[in-house]
Amino acid sequence: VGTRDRRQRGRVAARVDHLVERCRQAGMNVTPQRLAIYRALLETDDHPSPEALYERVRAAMPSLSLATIYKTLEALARLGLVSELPTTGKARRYDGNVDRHHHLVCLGCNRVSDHADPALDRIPPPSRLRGFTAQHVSVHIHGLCAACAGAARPPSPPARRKSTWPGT
Amino acid sequence: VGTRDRRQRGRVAARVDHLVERCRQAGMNVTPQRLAIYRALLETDDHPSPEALYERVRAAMPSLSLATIYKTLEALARLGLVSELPTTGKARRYDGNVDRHHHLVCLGCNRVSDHADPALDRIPPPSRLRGFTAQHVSVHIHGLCAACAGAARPPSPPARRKSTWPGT
DNA sequence: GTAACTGCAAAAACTTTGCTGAGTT
DNA sequence: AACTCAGCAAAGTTTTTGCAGTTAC
Repeated sequence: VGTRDRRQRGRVAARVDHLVERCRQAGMNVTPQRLAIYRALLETDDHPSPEALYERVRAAMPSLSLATIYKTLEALARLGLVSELPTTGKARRYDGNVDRHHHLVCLGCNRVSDHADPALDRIPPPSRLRGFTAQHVSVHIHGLCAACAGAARPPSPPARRKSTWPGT
Repeated sequence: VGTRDRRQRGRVAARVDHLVERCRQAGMNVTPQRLAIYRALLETDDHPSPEALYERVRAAMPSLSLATIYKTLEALARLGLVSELPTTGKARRYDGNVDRHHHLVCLGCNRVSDHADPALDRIPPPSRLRGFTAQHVSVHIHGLCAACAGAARPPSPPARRKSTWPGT
């Protein structure tokens, strides 16, 4: 077991503890479903759709229902533990990481991946926003991922996919 | 009629001419529906969902069908004349303005408005993106719009609205 | 014990598709 | 005249809702 895994495990555990605490504060029950769903979201780097998350968590908890995924994600988002990504296309995508917040958006396949970048973190929220109160800034970088850039141009068919997504 | 309106009309006309040209190039027919839908999108500042656009255009063209809206928006997007905004929530939102590309995202009501900001335009696309080819950068500023900031905290009910949106 | 929650099934909301008659070039 | 397209209706996908039994506290 490497150092990195150990660190990852600690991070997940800490966040799960935090979830427990926030649930208690909010008068919400701590259920196995909530723990499993949150943990699954923390353990992955991609940004699963509700459907994709359902498939994953269901592997370990076969009785889980899709409706619970929806309800849970909404609850977690309300607690501020999870964020719903702005996406193009029809399915929602969730991110368990509330800190890092820049994204690489591939125009070829529509996938979104996280991008940590201290330089971008330093962009100051603009003032003079006509009444809008800025809280936090996130940068979207649009372009082509390695796979799509490699593929032929005209840019590979804009990925009108069905159902579950392969990756991020 | 003010100077500003005159300018606006000129801009719309120029873009509509451009649409005609691009349609011809692409072997696509120039239909009244396409003109009306594109014009409606250019004439508004909000980012209408297909449904909202349908309501608006239908006022002048009652025979219009919602399926045509979907097909037309997809066609316009393919021509690069219109862009689909990354949104949170379930309905798509379109923007007839392909240039300006920063957004104010209200965490209270989920509305997204355009934000022109030369300072943000100057942010250089980062290099070192592990194979990702950056084409263009857009900044999302998350916070509270004037209405939601005014309303009580805990931040006004996360706006799980039905159907058509009032504004941007 | 009580309040909150899950799973289910049905419904609602949103989007796509195939077809036919009509419009554009 | 050939080709493309709009409108329609039906189907497909994603999300929400109501409820009955179960679980967390």
